[in-house]
Amino acid sequence: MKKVKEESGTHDYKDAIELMFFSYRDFISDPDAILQKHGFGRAHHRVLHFVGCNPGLSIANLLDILRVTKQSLARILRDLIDEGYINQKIGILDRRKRLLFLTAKGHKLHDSLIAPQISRFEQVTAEVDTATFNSWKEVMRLMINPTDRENVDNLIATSRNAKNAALEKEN
Amino acid sequence: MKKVKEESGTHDYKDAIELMFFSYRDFISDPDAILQKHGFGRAHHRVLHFVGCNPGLSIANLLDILRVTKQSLARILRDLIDEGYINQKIGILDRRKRLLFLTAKGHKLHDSLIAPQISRFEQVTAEVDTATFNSWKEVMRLMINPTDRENVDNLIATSRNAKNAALEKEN
DNA sequence: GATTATATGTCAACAAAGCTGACTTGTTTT
DNA sequence: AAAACAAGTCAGCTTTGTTGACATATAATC
Repeated sequence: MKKVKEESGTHDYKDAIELMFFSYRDFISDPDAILQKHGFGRAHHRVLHFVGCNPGLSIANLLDILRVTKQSLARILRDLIDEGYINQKIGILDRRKRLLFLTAKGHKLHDSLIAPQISRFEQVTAEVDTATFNSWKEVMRLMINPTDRENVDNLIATSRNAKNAALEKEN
Repeated sequence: MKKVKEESGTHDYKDAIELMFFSYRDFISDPDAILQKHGFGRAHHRVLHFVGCNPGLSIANLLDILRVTKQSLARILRDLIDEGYINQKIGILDRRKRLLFLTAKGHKLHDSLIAPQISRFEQVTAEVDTATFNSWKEVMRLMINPTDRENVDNLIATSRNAKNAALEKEN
């Protein structure tokens, strides 16, 4: 008979790897269904999300977050601007920059996209206590590349405070 | 002055949503770099992973896990079979089924792909205690669609026990 | 003030990986 | 014998990523 339980210390973490896959797969699946009705894809979702949570983001900011090429972003951004979901404003401190903002229409779509994700988290937090959920956040944060953690911390902090107060700081 | 801290109970979970994005982005980035050298992509990775951890998986099993179309899977599978990373065996209990196994070459590649992901988890668990990491797993599991949780539980259980003992159960 | 660097936009061509729809071949179930 | 099922395949299309080259406006620097 083989032992079913793993001897402590010898982890292969395959279960953790699979949890990453499945939870991400389902996490992304609800918004996908909504996007399809609008003729958009996941790439549009990501742009809507980060611009929505961080109004005034520049193109360079967005490229650093998404880790895609300028050309790839440009195509998606064109769709969103042409169809009136996103506005560009010329930077005040630096007129080369194009700061991105959601229009009212954009906010409406963004809200509908995050709704299922929020309710997924509500269902989770209904079943676990705050400490457990905070542990989850702590581990998720540690899974980000050390060099990027501070950036993400900052992004999350400003995104929390930003709300509608468009940040014109132009970092 | 605005309060920085959120009043308890009123979560918008935007931070959690962003943690999902960033941790997944980085989690997948190391294998991506390795795959590129072999001329493979993320889709090949997923197949290698699930066949590697669950030898004897049928095509239908894999389609249910990956949630892609048969035609999409077929292209990737063809690459992997043609280049000698995966073997197909005809089912014993049901000769219609094609059971999938990694070859030695396939195992070698799979090992190299999970290595950076395992070391990412090792770095995480070096910084948090076991309870915290278990909380993370608990939440990750709750983020999976309720209807799929049992399937995932089973998959993870068999994948843990499977190792090299190819499961010929053909569910 | 001229030069260099930066931020963005854009053209073209291509690749990966998803999709739909239609049809075939074995094999099992009824 | 007929129906259902597992898998394979052909053709064509879409989304979203890539490279490389080049243009324009603005800012920073010598």
